[in-house]
Amino acid sequence: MNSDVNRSPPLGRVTIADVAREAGVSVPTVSKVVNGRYGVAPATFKRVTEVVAALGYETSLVAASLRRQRTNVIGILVPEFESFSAELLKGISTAATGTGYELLAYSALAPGGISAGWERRSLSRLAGTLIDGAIIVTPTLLMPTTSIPVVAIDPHDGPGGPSTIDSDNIGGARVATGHLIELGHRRIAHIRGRSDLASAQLREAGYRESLENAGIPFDSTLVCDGEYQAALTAKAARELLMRPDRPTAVFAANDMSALGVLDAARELGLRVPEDVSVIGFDDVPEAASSKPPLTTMAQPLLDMGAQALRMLVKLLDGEDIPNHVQLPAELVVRASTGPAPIGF
Amino acid sequence: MNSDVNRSPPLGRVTIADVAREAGVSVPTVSKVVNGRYGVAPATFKRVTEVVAALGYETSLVAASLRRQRTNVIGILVPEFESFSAELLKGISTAATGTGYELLAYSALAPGGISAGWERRSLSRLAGTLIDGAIIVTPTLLMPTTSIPVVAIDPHDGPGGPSTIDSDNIGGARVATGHLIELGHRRIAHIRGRSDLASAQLREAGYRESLENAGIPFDSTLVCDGEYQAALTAKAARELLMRPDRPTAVFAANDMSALGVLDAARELGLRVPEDVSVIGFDDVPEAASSKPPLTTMAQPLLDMGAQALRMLVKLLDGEDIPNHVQLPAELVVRASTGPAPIGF
DNA sequence: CTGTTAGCGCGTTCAT
DNA sequence: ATGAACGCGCTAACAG
Repeated sequence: MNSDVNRSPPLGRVTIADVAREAGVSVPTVSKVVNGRYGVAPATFKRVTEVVAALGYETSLVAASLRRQRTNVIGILVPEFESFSAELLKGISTAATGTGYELLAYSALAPGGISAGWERRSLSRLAGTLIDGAIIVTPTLLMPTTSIPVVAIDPHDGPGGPSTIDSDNIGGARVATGHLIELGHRRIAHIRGRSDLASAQLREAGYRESLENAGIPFDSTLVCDGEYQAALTAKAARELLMRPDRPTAVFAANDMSALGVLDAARELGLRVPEDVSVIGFDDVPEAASSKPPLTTMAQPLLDMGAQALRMLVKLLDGEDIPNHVQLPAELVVRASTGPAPIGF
Repeated sequence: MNSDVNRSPPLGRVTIADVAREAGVSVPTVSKVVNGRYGVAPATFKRVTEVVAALGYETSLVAASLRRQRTNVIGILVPEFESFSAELLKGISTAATGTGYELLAYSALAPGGISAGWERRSLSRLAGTLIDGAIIVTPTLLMPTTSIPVVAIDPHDGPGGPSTIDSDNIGGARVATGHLIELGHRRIAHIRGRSDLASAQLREAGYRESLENAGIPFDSTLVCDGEYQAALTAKAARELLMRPDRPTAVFAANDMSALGVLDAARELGLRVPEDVSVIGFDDVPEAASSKPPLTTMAQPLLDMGAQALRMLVKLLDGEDIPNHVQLPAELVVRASTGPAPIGF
């Protein structure tokens, strides 16, 4: 079935065949010109180049990647685009300019929330053909072997997987809790993060250690789950703050949950930090513009993204990279923490 | 899983052929099972499903998209991932959850900065096969016809193109300039944005109108180019602020350039807002955490992204959508603007 | 119900 | 220097 009838040029996408026909040469010749290969007469080269420009032709990533082994595209796999991954993306983008790699950020956005194994499915869908390597943000699965080079940011952890980047979660949590203790707080609650992430477990561990070091007995009723999300946290925090023996301070596992605590406090008419102190983790941009501005443990998110990209590029170049890179977390004191109220 | 005795996956990616071989069926049968089509015997279905799970197979987006007409993937084309596009991305992501569409954000990251026509090339690379529709951020080209549905955010403008979304740039600029005038400023400089974008031109127009309405003569020496970038702006602003007859206020075309002005002022030992007032545009997250926090015209970036996505989905469903949607820009007064210094 | 055939758009040997 | 033939992984149409 030769349905290759001449169609008017700009109806659909311009394919390599359109260029070939227009330039009066064969398809492979166009391919050679486009890919800068030798073996094309200067005159032909010029004519084809002109037609390419005139028609605005660009090789289809899909078709090319299917045939070729290398695409020069780096994939960034995220569960969704929110503040945390967006910051990483900025850092990645900055570090990627000039490397010759293109960036493809992908989110499968499962309807019923983030489903287990999303990273494996996403990787399978893109790897091998579309992307040369991937940066995976908050993977929850152990992926001992992957078909392409991978660097993970803030992963579930575990040995034998890809190289990982995170910040000093346990140390940061100690500092955060210590900050509250120094302010005189004794009843300090903790909103836990996503249980499938090492960062959440380490932050809880740091919280408990810090309590213990200060001789404050651990009270399990002061710990609840926020899953790193503002809405979920607000609900849990409301109950916590309505108790007669409510905590005077809350260490939220990340900024989004800290913002949730702020919401809950506002609803209940509690003043921050006069009635309750709140500290978060991440230093996402929103932390600076909340009311009051959030005291938090800053993770160098831009740096983490940039380093991840550099590591992945090295990996793609066949160089060795460290198995694990940890960046520091720093206390940023804003206005959501203050001295413990007297009488508590 | 039951049998973790995975026979080592064929080195690379697991393909449909691997599954077929392992399950003892033909490739199309696997395809049918994977895509949930009818016409497969229960026993076969079960066996294939098991092999798929054991091998961790997932259909390649690339191969499937090449053959299929619809991929259920929406592309978001950006020149680079920075604060502005990142905010839009968050809004898009939120609006996309539950729609059944996956998100693919793409940045070609041209080495020598953003090159003209990037959006056309990017679209050509992805459209037709990989993505069903696209949201293009700050396109500078007129694209009267595209092969797939497109919605543009903050475009170069021009009739006949795709549906566009922006905020009230000219009105916002009037308000911004008016804010400075009300504070008593008369020598007000303007840092222009990217000349290839309508938003930049409209903001300059609003600035000039506002000046004229207040009876302040336009002084072309008070206008310089910042290209929406902090570094470029800082350089230009330094010269501006070193002049003996320096302006007492600066309206920067966006927040990034406003931050550049802040940098320049700091370098020169000028206090903001005591010596110079600075106002930006966008209300990017960074604006709230600068020193001093930036007064700016807030664009509803999350909303703009969300609306763009909803419009694109309607377009993909064959519904009609407005040709142009404009959202309001609102003055957010922080700490970078104050009364004009006396004696100027 | 299952397997066979035929491409999708492109890049790559080989022949000319 | 150029073109014909083939294959990448997958799926739509049909044949069996």
